[in-house]
Amino acid sequence: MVSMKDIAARCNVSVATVSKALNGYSDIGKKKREEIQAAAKEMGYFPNSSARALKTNRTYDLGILFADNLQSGLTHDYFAAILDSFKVTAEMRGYDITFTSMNMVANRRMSYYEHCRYRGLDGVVIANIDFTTPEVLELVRSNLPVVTIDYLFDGRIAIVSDNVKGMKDLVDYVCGMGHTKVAYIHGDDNSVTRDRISSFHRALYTHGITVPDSYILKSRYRDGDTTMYRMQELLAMQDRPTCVFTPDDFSAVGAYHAVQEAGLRIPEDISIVGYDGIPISRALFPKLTTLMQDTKQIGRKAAQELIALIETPKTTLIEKCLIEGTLLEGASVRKLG
Amino acid sequence: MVSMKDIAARCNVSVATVSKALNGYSDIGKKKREEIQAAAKEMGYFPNSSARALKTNRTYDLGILFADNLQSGLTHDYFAAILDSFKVTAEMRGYDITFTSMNMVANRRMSYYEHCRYRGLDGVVIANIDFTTPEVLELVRSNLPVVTIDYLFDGRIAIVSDNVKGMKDLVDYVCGMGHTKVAYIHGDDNSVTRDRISSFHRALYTHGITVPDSYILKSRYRDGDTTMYRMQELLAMQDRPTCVFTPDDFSAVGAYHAVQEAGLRIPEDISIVGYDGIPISRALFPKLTTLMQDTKQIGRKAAQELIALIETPKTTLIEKCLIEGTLLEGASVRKLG
DNA sequence: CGCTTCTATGAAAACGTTTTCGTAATAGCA
DNA sequence: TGCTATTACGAAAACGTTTTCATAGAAGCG
Repeated sequence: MVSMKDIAARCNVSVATVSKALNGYSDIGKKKREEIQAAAKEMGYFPNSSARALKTNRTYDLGILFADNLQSGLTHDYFAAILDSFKVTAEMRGYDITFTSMNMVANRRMSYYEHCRYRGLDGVVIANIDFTTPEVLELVRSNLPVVTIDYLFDGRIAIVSDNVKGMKDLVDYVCGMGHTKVAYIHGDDNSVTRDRISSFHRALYTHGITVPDSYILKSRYRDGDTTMYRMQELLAMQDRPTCVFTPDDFSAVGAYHAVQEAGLRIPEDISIVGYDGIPISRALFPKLTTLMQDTKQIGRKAAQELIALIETPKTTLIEKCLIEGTLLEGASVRKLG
Repeated sequence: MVSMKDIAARCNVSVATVSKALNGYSDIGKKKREEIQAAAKEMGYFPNSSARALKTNRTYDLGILFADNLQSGLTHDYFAAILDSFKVTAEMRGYDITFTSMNMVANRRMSYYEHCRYRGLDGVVIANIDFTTPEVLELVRSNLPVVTIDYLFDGRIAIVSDNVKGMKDLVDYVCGMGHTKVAYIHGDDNSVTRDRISSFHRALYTHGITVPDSYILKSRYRDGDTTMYRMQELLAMQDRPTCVFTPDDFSAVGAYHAVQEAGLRIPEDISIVGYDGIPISRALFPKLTTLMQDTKQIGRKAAQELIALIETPKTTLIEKCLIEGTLLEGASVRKLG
């Protein structure tokens, strides 16, 4: 590999001069600078990020911490879309992206934090993971620039999808269609779920509706089977709801199954809404009415904030950035009355 | 950050000794080695990958080259699943994963190859991209270890899903269900598509069936709308097929739409098969009969081969690794006769 | 005991940069 | 012309490792 030393030799200058010329310092004469740049291009020179990182303590490499168990991280439509957007933005700003894992190095398992230090990552974004594990806490409490997605830590920037507003929009829509008997099969207990549940209750309350406890059922995110069972329980009730909220679009498929297997129709016999607005919601029959989270914006904002934190820490506000979604109307909610 | 120098000072030894002790060299006394290791742990020492890479020319970092336009790479279920599996395997072997893009560095756009050199990547896997662009060719012709997925280059290891066998299995199944009038709406022209089309014809031929040209239509992968239009054309034919092959599971959704909007039923009025075996195929009503590609195996094999190429180049065969899929039976193909 | 052979350790160079500081040459100015 | 200020460049140290080679001392051996 051709290094600055080679260019220096070829141009009869010092490596220092080459470095400055290539990095556009002002104290190199125009003529010499251009000569050096031409030589660099001609010789196929390319900088070495390791050497540069060693000297500057900056890698221009960002870590992404996703659940690293199969079938959870990359194949999760919502987070995959966020990651995609994050990647696009980061790359435009000149940053690369490396997965942060708990790899082996030097014969022992690294923690996430150690891994970030090892690779000299400039910052890390955390998403879709159990935020309460010691390893995640270690990372969050470290002095590394961190941005979290859909989870709040004190003193850390968080990008969160506005679940309160989203759920309110969904409820408003459903109530607007005349529904008063509304059930919610919700996902695993976490802050996102809690936001959605409270917003669900509050929004219905403003429409003068109180939901009986029996209408609130627990399933799990992206778990079609469990959601199907919960749906079957709802269908079996003597006073069954006219509209059912599901944890997310993917598990809504389970609800669809339950309805169809019971010989009923959507939305004629029962209405269903989802959450996420991922492609599968457009593929279902009838199309699912759902709330589309703005994954593009979430990913972009996460990258922007993280880079701001790295490049201009003094002027970067530590705050929670709420990203609103939009209602995606399908044909899964019947107009009543 | 605590470095080897600090440990050396603390233990009254040289950095060389520390390095050897920590890397398990045999020429350091047991007592001293343990003392140094203990000190390292106590002081919170962690190696610096940049310094190590600078010295050894090895980064233990693998590049993945995916289509970097939004909505194509990470959000593509098939490739996301492969990537997920690749990542798991690579991490178990101690490698990290970095996206290879055409970032800006030193005020100019890097090619993929330059990017790999810049980061000192040990190898790179290429998938889901236009393999004919100059930038990809530059990378493939370089001396970097490369593994491609679903595409063949001379002198390079390729992991390819067995589309010939897969399509044959699908055809055999469909013929076994008594179908003789079979159409194929296929995807964009590339080697995968060509394999599938020839295998489609050949397999039908062995069942004594020749397919009229009018039954072969061109759509695009993951394009539900175009596939829907093609399906409508097929439905409008006076002598229409009894079974239709679609480009992939995702675009099959378009075919489902066309059928339903025509007031017809699947599979009673027309049968449909997909390709991929991604989650959406299980969500459709009726469940889609499709061929599930073994993404887990493809990703794992890609990582294994790439690492073998890096670590033991002499003994690694350059070959095409065919990975078979399995037929996933749904209820979208009607039993005839 | 004198010789060789290990064993355990360290000195130093090297990897490819960046950056500070010093200095020679030139320019500006009275 | 003599002075200072500016410009243009280079020497050298440093970043944190790895690795080669040298060497002091211990051990083996007759």
